[in-house]
Amino acid sequence: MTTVASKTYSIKELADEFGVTPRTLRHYEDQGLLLPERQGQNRIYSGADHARLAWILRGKRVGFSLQEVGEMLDLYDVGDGRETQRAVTIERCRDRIDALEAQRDDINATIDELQEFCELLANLKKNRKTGTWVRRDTGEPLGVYAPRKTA
Amino acid sequence: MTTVASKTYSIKELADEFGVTPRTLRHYEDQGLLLPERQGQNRIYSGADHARLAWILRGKRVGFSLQEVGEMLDLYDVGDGRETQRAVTIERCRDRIDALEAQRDDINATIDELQEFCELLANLKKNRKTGTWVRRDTGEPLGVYAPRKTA
DNA sequence: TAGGTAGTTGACGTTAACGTTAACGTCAAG
DNA sequence: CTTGACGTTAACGTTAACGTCAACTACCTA
Repeated sequence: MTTVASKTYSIKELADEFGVTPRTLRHYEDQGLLLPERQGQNRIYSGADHARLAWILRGKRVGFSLQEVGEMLDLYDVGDGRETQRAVTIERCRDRIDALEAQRDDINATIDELQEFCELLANLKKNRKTGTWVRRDTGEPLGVYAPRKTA
Repeated sequence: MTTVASKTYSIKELADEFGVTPRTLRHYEDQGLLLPERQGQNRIYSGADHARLAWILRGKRVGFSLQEVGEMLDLYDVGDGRETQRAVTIERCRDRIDALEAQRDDINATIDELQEFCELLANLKKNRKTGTWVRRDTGEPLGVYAPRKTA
């Protein structure tokens, strides 16, 4: 039986691959989100760390704080495996899913509104007489939100 | 022709309705996101302000900074209406949409993963012999990400 | 006339998520 | 043997998005 030396990374390798700085990885470690092994002083990241980092960054992209990401990662820690603990984990997991679905709805709504506005803009033309902008189809004037007085 | 006195709000009314503090609304004003009228010293928010605030808060929920929200709101300002300006606006609008769609993909991926894990958890049972947790269906042991050493 | 409630403008405090700088160790290349 | 790229820790700096005073005004109301 040979030991499979699975891929490992230096701090810069991992940072570069994900487009972040080493400082960021150390920060995530301070926050308890990563815990790479050490070779003397040096951090040495495993494939699991690689996966965790992907999770963390995606969590950030969808708007979670590092703390929240940590809590989500903790969900995967069923270490002790007590029944009650497992039930709680399941519940919190479902809560997270609900929150994410709500957020997705927000995103969809925003997309829709931007899209609508985008089409309206593309459809716009200038009225020869008044010099104002009107819709090419209906001739309606433009008016979505009150423009900000650019004081 | 009668003037339609459309609905207006005091700072506290508007804040309460959206579950934020008056301070927050003043802050948004400082950042140029809102510009309510005044009755003497007092701010008086219009229906348009109400709509803008809804936009702002949804933008925040989907992870935009106030500055980004401001830029998006600016898109609706086609005041001068120059052709080039309009084209730029359309393009930036589309960029935003693309970014939002990418974010939605992230969210979906996260939801899927959580859901899968949630089901796995619900499906889990303890192995009588080893005392460890295994899947009720396949008998596979649990192992998603390396658990964090709770130092 | 003294409260109480709502508003105002500063201005300083706080938290999160890093950036930045300092001061130092390590190892391979020229 | 020194330069350069990489690593380390420790600690202070920065930005965003408000929170939290303080000090003041205005208007009811008991």
